[in-house]
Amino acid sequence: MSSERISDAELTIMEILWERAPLTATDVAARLPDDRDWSLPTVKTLLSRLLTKAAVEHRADGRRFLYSPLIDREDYVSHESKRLVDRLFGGRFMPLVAHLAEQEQLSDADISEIEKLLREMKS
Amino acid sequence: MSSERISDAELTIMEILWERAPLTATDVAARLPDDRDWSLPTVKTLLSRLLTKAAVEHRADGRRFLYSPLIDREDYVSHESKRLVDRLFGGRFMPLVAHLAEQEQLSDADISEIEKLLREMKS
DNA sequence: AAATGACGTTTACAGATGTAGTCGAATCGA
DNA sequence: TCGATTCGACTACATCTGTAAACGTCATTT
Repeated sequence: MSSERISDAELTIMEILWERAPLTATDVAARLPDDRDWSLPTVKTLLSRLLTKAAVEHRADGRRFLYSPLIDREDYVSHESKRLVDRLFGGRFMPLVAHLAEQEQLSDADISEIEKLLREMKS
Repeated sequence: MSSERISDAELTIMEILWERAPLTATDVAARLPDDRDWSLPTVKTLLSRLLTKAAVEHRADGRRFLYSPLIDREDYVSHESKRLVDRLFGGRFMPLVAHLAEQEQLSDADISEIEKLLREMKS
């Protein structure tokens, strides 16, 4: 569940925790991508917002906290993908594929892979 | 271009203008979907924000303004799709398609349709 | 001509977001 | 043991977003 939206900045934090958890706030800050050079207070603010959104949990480890994701990356990705498809493609999967196809953003290899996937699904 | 993000509420307005333009603010308000029952002032605020974002333009028609989209729906959809793909799938489209295919309960007919589309593309 | 109504513009305001400073408590190093 | 460091919590503040009221100006109706 947890219908609270996760913002862009918060997602940066989630990605770090999805890759490795539990981590302290300082650890998270140390693992920020290069283009996200935030101060430690900023990271802490984001972590506490994620806490109130029930997207992460923390466990006391002596004086500091160890943070872990509470929501699954797969679930989040599904949710956001569905949101895009709902918003822009009337909730239908086909138009998205058609759109990508028209934009030629799918290589021949991609197409073959999708075909394989579909064949497997049909069984 | 126009790198300004269009918000959810603004997108509702854009969809109306993409379907039919030019329209007056009152016309736009009259065409709001049922789940978006906004007051006329709200619609006007959104329109003026879209103006400053250069997402729509207006042309004087005597007393009032006629609004038209300045950005293409196709471009917007591409941009947003790419944004999602960058954020969640490392910039690769295939994983998104694969993910959606897995989630979606595609009927055999759907699958056949997609397969046909893909076959056409591969040429 | 006065009242009424239709419009666009300006202002409002709460909540979310990006980004960070400050503060008090706990702890570690000397 | 005392100062320096480290934490989390609280506070800050500008911008964006959702939603709308207030205001001033034409225009239309009476």
